[in-house]
Amino acid sequence: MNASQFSTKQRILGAAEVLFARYGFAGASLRQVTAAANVNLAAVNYHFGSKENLIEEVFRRRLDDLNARRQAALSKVEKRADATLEDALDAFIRPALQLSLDRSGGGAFMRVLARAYAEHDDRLRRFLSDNYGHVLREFVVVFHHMLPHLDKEELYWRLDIVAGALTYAMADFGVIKRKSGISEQSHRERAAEHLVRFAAAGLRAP
Amino acid sequence: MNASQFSTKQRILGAAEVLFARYGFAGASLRQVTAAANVNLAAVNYHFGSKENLIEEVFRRRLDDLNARRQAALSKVEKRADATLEDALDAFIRPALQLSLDRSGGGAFMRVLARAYAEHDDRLRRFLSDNYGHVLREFVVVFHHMLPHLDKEELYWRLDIVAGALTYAMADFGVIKRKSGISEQSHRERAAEHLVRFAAAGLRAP
DNA sequence: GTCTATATTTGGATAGAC
DNA sequence: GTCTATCCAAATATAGAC
Repeated sequence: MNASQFSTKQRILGAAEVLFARYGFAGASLRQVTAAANVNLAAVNYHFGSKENLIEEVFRRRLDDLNARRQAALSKVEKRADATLEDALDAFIRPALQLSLDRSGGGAFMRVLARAYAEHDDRLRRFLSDNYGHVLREFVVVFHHMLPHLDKEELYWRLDIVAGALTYAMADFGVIKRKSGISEQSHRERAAEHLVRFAAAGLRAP
Repeated sequence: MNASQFSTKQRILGAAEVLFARYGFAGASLRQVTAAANVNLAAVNYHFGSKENLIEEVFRRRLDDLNARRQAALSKVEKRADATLEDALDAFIRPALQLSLDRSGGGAFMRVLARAYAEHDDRLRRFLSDNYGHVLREFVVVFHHMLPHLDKEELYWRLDIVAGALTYAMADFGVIKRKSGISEQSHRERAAEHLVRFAAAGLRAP
């Protein structure tokens, strides 16, 4: 039986994403996941082999896309001679925003990503570094050109702060209570706008 | 039998803090905790009643102190007419830094705190808001005086970003690889210095 | 307060029929 | 590919002796 237009594999990935966001990797059981996906318990091991592999696939599905979008946005910035610092920040932040606004689970994924940072698990970190590392280094080169007053170590520190604030904002950690009249979408859009302004000022500081 | 100078209760709290930081609330079992604390498995339920209560006590032990230090630091800032924005930020950030440098588990606690943000659990959030809320509002008043060009909503957004970056930095989420020659202590101290500079610039932005 | 022993539940994983 | 049934390990919690 099949209660949706999506394949068993996709339904498992979607349900896992939501439940990992809500309860964490250890806190969400495969029984919860398969029940939410409306598939049989044994399907996880059949399609993914283990819970660990399922977790990695949840990341891969989104990160491939996020990386591609960031890289494309950065390429445009690199080709424009008059690009501003805000443009470069936007190339980094907007793809994450778009992903978080994806109707089918993007918001949940940003919370999963934040959990991955909290897990100091080496295997996960290596996996993320393999996926993120390359693109991040390209961003560093561009920021380095735009901020010649910062040496490399100083620049790394500040970009790390930006990444932290971005993760925090997109994962909705904050205490800012979303007003009842405002949708989650526009709430995140505002967060991104504030973040670009704030980060630009922080990066330009002497 | 007692392998340490601390009481059973204190040993459980210390071990729980370290293991919750490393494996999360769901990921660390009471068996791991009691083994690390060198106490009997049944001791947790005897002293705390349940795992949930143990988690809250782990927070309470540190947050009472953190709040008191922040409040004291802020009072000093309020009494000085020439206090700068950096001073106010320092009153917020330095107590967290000091806590994270506490030899007996402070670093682990900052990671536990970061995990609490990742858990969107309502009970935990209410608990943290009860402990943090009051002091945070006092900080908002002071920042509001120092940054009259920001309206209240704008100020809230920016302080939320600062809190996010602080949590992220103190919990060691970042990709910045601590150089082998540098101790965890001076690594965190640098993180705090960078953060104060960055946040001051971000808050002053138009 | 601390221990052993155990009740009870829940978890990940698999075997084997269909 | 999907199902039922089940194995086995690990979890929280408690009962009752000391």
